[in-house]
Amino acid sequence: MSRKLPRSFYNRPTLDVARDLLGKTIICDLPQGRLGARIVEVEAYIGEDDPACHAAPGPTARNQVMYGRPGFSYVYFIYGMYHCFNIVTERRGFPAAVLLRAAEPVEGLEVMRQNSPRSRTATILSGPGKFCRAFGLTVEHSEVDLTGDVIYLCDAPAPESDIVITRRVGINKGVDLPFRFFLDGSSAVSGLSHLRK
DNA sequence: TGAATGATGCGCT
DNA sequence: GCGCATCATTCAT
Repeated sequence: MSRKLPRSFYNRPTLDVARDLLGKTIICDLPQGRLGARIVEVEAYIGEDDPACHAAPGPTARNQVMYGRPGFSYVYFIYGMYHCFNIVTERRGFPAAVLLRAAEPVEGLEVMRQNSPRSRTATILSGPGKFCRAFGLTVEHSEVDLTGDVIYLCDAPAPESDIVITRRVGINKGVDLPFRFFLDGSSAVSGLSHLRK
């Protein structure tokens, strides 16, 4: 097994963390089973000055995790039926996080299929809501220490030449910021076709 | 291949 | 009450 990412990995500028998360493996040891996936698409949300960031209104009950220590999960409920999984970055007191948007199944595909019976394998993790659904992640998995043993990330290489940067998907504010990163060539990448490359 | 739409609950003004 | 870091389905080209 490769090395678990330490706190110092997350305690860096969010754009650096986002880019470096590509190719890494996320592992969830849940009651349902052990699930693993290779991250292929992420988005950065950085500070109160980023209009699309949940911290834009300042500290609230909902976004307080983002103000906490780096290397913790931030999971929220959206559109009445989906969840989104984020990784908190940067020093305590500065609210920022990276949204996991898409991944490729590595381990526990049977469980993922049970959770997402209508999805095809190639695209079962291709979207932030689909990733959480297939992994069974909910707000109960928010504020989990990602340097622990339940949800954590492992080091893995990603070809630098495959990294593509675009605008973020599915937002109406801060649309011009180039804060989305994905691995070219992965069929799991989500998003509209004109932002695929 | 792409645009439009409904589902559905919660946080915040 | 409005809008939302979504997705699957429907309908049009």
